[in-house]
Amino acid sequence: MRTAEALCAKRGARLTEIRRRVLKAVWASHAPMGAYDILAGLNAGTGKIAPMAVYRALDFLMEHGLVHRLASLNAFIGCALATENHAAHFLICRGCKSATEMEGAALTRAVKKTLSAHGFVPETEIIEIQGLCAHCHKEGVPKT
Amino acid sequence: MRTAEALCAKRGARLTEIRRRVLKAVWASHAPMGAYDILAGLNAGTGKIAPMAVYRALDFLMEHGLVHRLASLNAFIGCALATENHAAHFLICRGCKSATEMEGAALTRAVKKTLSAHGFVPETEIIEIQGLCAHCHKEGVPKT
DNA sequence: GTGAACAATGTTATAACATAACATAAATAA
DNA sequence: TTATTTATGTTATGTTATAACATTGTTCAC
Repeated sequence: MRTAEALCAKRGARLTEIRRRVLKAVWASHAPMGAYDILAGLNAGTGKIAPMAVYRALDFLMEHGLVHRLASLNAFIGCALATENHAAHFLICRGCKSATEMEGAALTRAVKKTLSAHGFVPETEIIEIQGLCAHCHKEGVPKT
Repeated sequence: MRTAEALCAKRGARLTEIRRRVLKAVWASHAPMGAYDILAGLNAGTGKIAPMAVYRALDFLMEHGLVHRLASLNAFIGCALATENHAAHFLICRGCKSATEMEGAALTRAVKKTLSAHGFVPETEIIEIQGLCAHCHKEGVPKT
């Protein structure tokens, strides 16, 4: 959270109340959260925030690399490596619902190579592997 | 299309009228199509097909590797390499809306390596790179 | 062939995810 | 301080996807 504040301060970006609350909600969950889950959380007490507000906050947080969107789940997760903007690669476990952000140095390199072979200029890189994490696999989580 | 028929025959899967029509629609478009776009196409003449029917057909076609889903676009595209099941990696051009399926031998290897380093057992592999294809980049398609 | 079992489709309704458009308020800069 | 930009409020609607249950069609054993 300090990191987020520092990062926003450095960039002259405003980490407002609602953005802070959304970020907090996302960080607090180890599992990816849907936008409406986040909304429900914020509205749990004396609620009256609209979906738009959450989506706007998420847009802001994604712009600043504090949150990632998992396209395959329509869900959001706090960035584990909130430094400068980076490609995010995820391992998504069907068993425990966790999504682990992986450092993909080798992977990133392989992607770059493939892209340049095609002359393709990348802007957004989505890599999401779904399956079972080591733990759930060992536990014998069933096929479906 | 022959390929699709042959493949289904071989597996004892039924390539019914509606499935055939959906597959045809998807193949006919070089760009990814939304489910409701497909639906609109089918219903263009004397239409009365419901969304469910399209989604069910798409599920079938995906199961058999004839169609892929692009998670980042909520859209579907015909498989360019309709052989056995394979991981699909896409280059999605923002300029011409094309989605190119790439042979990712090297990439696949890199992914596998990373996964085994994590002890992660993969089931679905989503790799979608968005950006500009060589042609659109040369044309100078603007940033947004 | 007939009937049981399974596979596919029809139908209706609704859930889940996301944005458009315009009004208001708060912060910043000139 | 008033002009400008940035953020939020508000209402409505658009888009994508699935649940649940009824009906029809196909296959296979007998």
